[in-house]
Amino acid sequence: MGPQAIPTLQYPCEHCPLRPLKVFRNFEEQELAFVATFKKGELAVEKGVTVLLEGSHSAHLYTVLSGWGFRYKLLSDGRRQILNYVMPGDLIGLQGSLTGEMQHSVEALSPMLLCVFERDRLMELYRNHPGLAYDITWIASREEQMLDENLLSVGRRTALERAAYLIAFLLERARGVSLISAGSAEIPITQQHVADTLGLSLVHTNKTLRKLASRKLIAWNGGCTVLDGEGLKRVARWEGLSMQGRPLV
Amino acid sequence: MGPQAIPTLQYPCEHCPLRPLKVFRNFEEQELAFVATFKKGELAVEKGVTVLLEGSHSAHLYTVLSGWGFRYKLLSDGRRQILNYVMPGDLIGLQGSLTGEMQHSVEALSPMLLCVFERDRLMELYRNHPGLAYDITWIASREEQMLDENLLSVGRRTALERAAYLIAFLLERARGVSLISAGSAEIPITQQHVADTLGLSLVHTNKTLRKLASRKLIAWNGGCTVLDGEGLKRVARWEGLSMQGRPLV
DNA sequence: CGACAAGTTGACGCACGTCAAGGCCGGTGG
DNA sequence: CCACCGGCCTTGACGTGCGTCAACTTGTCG
Repeated sequence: MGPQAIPTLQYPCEHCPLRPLKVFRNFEEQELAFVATFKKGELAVEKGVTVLLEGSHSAHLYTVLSGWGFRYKLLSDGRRQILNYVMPGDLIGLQGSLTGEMQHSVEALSPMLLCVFERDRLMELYRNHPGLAYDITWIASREEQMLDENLLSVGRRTALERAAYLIAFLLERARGVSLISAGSAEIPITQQHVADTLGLSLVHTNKTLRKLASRKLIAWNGGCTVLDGEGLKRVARWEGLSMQGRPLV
Repeated sequence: MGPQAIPTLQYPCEHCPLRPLKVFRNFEEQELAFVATFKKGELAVEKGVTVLLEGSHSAHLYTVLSGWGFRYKLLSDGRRQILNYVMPGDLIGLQGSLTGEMQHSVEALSPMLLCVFERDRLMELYRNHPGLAYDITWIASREEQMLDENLLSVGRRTALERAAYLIAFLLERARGVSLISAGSAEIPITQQHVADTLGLSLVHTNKTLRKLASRKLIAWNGGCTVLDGEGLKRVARWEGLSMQGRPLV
């Protein structure tokens, strides 16, 4: 706690709060050791902060340690599309790994804590730790699967199905990483976020969410509270989401 | 050409027809040698054939050598969403590399020639050829970028913008891999494909495409002929697509 | 010749967008 | 203390983009 040049990490990899979670696979000793050296620091951001900006160059990669965020793109006239949400264990900034130029932005939905890695050393990781390299590919293709599913939703589901699907999806993911306890099931988003995720207008989103609320599936009180996750899945024509044994970098 | 048990490959990696194209990066000798052993065979399929089926398990990975195809998902009631198109140089079947269970289907739009790889040996590639491993990750994140862009389109662009964007996008990609010569610019899709890509009905898609045709941007004659690529980009509010120096596996 | 796949067009209806107004709440400053 | 404000949610009225239904065309393959 002295006036050191190098700040101490609050969460060294050896005591990573995420790793014990059972959704993540076990690490080998030496992999853990390498990741510890790969980690450059921690970044804490407030709700509303833009972590990555479309069009900018980022020298870093991040792993989410805690909190919620979302990835999005903008059209020049301001229309916004939210692409996906980021939660603990997710890797951000991987895209454009060659050019380093971001094709999307990332914003914090709640206070977030991020592990910071140097993009330059990624090749070193690939050279010396094929297991970790494989994990990174795995994480990227998991992200792709989620995008596929979102695209199916936005393209082919009705407004009610889409909304139910989104909320059930966020609940499922959040449960896996203990962002949500069994008791309370609060998702920290506004209706504007839902609208921009589903490709709907704000007004219509509101009316759709009220329908879900009137069926006692959710409640809205500055954020979304899930009352009946199974009911949501039924409305959404949920067809399963198989993702156990994720790796964590 | 005798009655051998092992069929000769028509396109051994050493004489890969794709590699000379300038969109692909150069290969090291030993990388090429490994890929040659990694390649298990070639698969030729006719137009309309389902190469991969959602829900099935596939022991193979494929690289497209020639032809067009598309990836899609279905809802239980038959609604279809096309996720993306596959062209020469694209890797298919990467998703679900752990479970091997496909989350989407792939169908040929034209006769296709595919390189077949064994999924089981993927770890070997990661262990011995970090450069190739890095390439695979790069390919996966490029796919993700395309999906982001498609999601933006379907969620936030109007029908006319979406259609123009899609066609300009396919043209751009096809040009890069010489699927389309400078002279003719024919894309082998039906209006049903366009509809299922854009999340529109067939009828409305038809009316939208006729608008593009009446502006002399495209012509439709059993497949789409692009007349004015720049005009399409203007209508689509095209914002660039930066993808040079792709790797090829 | 019929059968079928793909494209075209018009009539009509609904899901969703847009506009507009107002309510609730916490924060800030007089 | 109240006044004011901005973020967020809510609701109604109205318009439109897109879906649905249905009929017809054209080309291709037997």
